[in-house]
Order: sequence, then C-alpha cells, then structure tokens
Amino acid sequence: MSRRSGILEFAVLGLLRESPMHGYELRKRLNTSLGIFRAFSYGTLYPCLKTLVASGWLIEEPGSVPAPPATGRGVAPASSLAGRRAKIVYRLTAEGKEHFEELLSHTGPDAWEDEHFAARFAFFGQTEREVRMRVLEGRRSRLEERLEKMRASLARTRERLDDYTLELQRHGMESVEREVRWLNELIESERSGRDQRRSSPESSSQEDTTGETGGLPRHRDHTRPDPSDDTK
Amino acid sequence: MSRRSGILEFAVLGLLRESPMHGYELRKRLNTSLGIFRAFSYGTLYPCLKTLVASGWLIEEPGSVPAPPATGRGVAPASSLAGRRAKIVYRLTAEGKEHFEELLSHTGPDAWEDEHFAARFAFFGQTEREVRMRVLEGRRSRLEERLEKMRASLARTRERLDDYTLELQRHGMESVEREVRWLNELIESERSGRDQRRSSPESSSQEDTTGETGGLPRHRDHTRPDPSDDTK
DNA sequence: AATTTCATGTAATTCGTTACATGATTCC
DNA sequence: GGAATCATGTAACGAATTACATGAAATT
Repeated sequence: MSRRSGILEFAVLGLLRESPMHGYELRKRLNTSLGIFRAFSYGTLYPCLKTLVASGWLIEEPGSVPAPPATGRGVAPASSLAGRRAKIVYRLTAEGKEHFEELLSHTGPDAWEDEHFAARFAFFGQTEREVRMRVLEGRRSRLEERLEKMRASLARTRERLDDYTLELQRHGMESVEREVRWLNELIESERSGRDQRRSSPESSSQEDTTGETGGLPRHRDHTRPDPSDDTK
Repeated sequence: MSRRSGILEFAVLGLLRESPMHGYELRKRLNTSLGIFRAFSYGTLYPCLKTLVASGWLIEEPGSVPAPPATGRGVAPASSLAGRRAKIVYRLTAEGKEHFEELLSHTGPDAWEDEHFAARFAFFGQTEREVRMRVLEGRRSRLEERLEKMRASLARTRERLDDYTLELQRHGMESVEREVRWLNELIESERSGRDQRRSSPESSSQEDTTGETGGLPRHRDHTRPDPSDDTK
C-alpha cells in the first residue's frame, strides 16, 4: 500500500480537481492558496505525482496549458498552441475523482491533527456539511483534550518553573483556547444555516437546511492508538 | 559532523543543566515542562543521548536518582529512595555545560523558526539579555516577513477563493499577528527594566517585586485552580 | 500472581529536505 | 546574448516515528 503522505496526496488531488495543472504551478498553489500549508519541495512533489499517476488517479498530458492566466500581458505569442512542450499537465481521472471523494468523506482520527486538519478545512468547499461538522467537532475535542493536559501539567509544575517557561506555556494555552473559540464560531455558523460569516459573498450550497439539521454532535472514535503517549 | 537534531540536543542539554535525569523522566519534561514542545519518542531520545555521551557532553551514571521529584501522588512511600537501579542517570559534563552555553549565545537564522524559537525561549532564564533581545527581534521580523507574504498572496487571489479557504487564511494571519503583538510586549518588557538575571542557576535572588517595570508582561492567570475548578 | 508503570533500547520505515543536474522560456 | 524565472527531475541524506523487544519495580 505504501501509504503515501496523506496530506500532500490529498491536497494535490483536491487542487487538481478544481483544474488541471503542472507541477510547478501546483506547488505554488500548495504554498500560497491554501492557508496554513508549509512549503513542499519539488523533491517531494514530483515523486508524489508519479505515484499518483501510477495509482491511476492522475494522467499526464503533455503541454498546452488550457488558459494562460489572465495577467494582462499584451504579448501572448501565437506559437503557444503547438510550441508548448516539456510541461506536464496533470489531470484527475475518474478514479482519482472518486478516490478524492472518498478521502473527503472519510473522517479518521488523523483528521484532527494540526496539518491534516488545515488540509481538510481548505477543501471544505467540496465537503458535505455533515462531514464538515464531524471534522470541526473532532478537531475541537482534540484541542480540548490537549488543553486539559496542558492545564494539568501546569498545575503540577507551576512552582518549579521560571517566568519564561511559564509565559511560554501560558501563551501556548492561550493560542489553543483561541482556536477553540474559532471552532465554536464555525460550528455555530454551520449549525445555523451557514452563510453569515464576516465578508462572505457567496454560498455554493445545495442543501435545503430544514430546521432540524443541527449537526448532531457525534462524539465517538476516541480510539487513537498512541503507543507512547504520556502526559496523562 | 553528523548534525544531530539541534532542537532535541539543545533541549536535552538545557534540561540536564538544571539537574541530572534519566531518559524516561527527561522525555516527560520535554513534553510537558517546556511549553510548545512536541512529544519526542524514545526512539529519538535514546539514540540522541548516546551521541551526546559520545561527544563528551554527558556522562552516564548508574542508579539512585538524587531527588525523587515531588509528584504530588499522595502515597510516596519512603522505600523508593535507596532501591533504585538499572536506571541510567545522565549528567552534564563541564564540556557539555560549555557547549550549551555556546549554543545559548549563538543566534543563527535557524533560531527564529517555530520550534527552534520555542526551544530557545524555554531557556531564556539561562540566556543573557542581549541574546534574548536578538532572538525575540529576529523572531518578530521573521513573522512580519511571513505576514507580508500572506497579505500579498491574499491580495492576489482573493476573488478566486471560496469562503472556507479565505477564512482559513484569515485565521492564519490573525494568529501570526497575535504572536507579533505578544513579541512586542515581551520586547517592550525586556527593554524597560528587568535586571538582567545572568545565568547562575544558584543564588538567583528573586525578589521580583512584581512592579510595573521588570518582569514579564502580566497576563490574567486563568490557570490557577480557582476554588470551584476541579479540572479532573 | 498478575498487571501496570517505569525504563531502556533497536530495526525498519515514513516523510520530507537539500543539493545537484538539466533544460526551456521570457524579459531586458 | 544574458539573466531571471519557469519547469522537471534524482540521489543522498536527515529527522523522527512506529513497531518491536526486553526487563525491573511498584501496585493491586
């Protein structure tokens, strides 16, 4: 099975779902478009693309980018149609689309971890509401768990720590608390029919949102196999 | 050369400087005591300890922990004191101390990266003020740089992004901005007052009058048990 | 006596980077 | 024609995890 990166695979599939792209551009989108994403290097990206092709989720097509991005460069040489080559444009296959769909709906306990969560969130636009709820709530309880440990640890060691260590912990906790509040807002907003967020121009939802649909907090899947866990 | 981890090496040295410990305990301190630290596994820690011994910075001594840490387990049988063995207690050598001192004063451009910074900060109590300033300011400008990029990228792509991606970016930026403000406070507080407590782990005359000038910025302490808390 | 927690390690594997190597295209 | 940027790759390495393996001490 080979268990490719997960995050990278997911993000690549998700970006290519929107439109075909070649590797170089893909990487830029990875770094900028998605919010939190760390910069993957080419040494990571290209081999990953290869394996995705091998899996049948992508196909390589040579050359000729569909639409040279509308950077009003007046030039636009006519040679572009036949002349382009050496670029490899990757396009999602039907199987790839299906696979991505499956990844989207699958909420494993990985999905609440920091980077994984950010990746999931970045494609919430493609995600069904029910799944969004699960991910948001899973993330939240993951963070609350973390907070609990921090609090406990702090209470245990408070006196033995110097000011700086204390301040670091305090700041760390505050950050987590802040993210919890953020999640609360998001969850709240998902629950109440969505589209009342600050500066929210569009709503691409296709759901009826009958009054009942309050996400129903499914608190399960507490089975995180963490063999070397401590701080309990 | 072999370039051992950096962060882990630094943290281990720093913790052992305060008092000798064995690996198991060391790992717990790594996870809890220091604020932000991710959990290093034994598979990482023990080999690292080995190389540090090989470098002459640590020595292994068998058995008998000097002071069983006051873990508030109500039981605490007195028999535990003499019986200990099979533990390997690691102690910092003179060379190790020197090396750590050197690491402390060395501010490379690595020092402003996320985890590296947290590690540095965790040992600010042992760090000279001048260095603290460099690290804080380095970190700040690193973050401001990052903010700049985020802003630019956001301005470029704003319209083409869906609500969720936008929200993710917004939240990301807000987090960074928040950390910048935190750094500002810290820098301000370093600048105005605070006797530069030099290294000396012993005889740290901590009058700490908690006055306006001197000491860290005062934040609300929401971590105190607080009569009706009962977090467990 | 059995189980949990403490304690130490090793081998294989995963995930990702850096440095290198190459070449096409666009800008000046 | 030369520089910058676009574009694709590979080999070597690095950092750290997971799964495995072992055993001693404390608790029940």
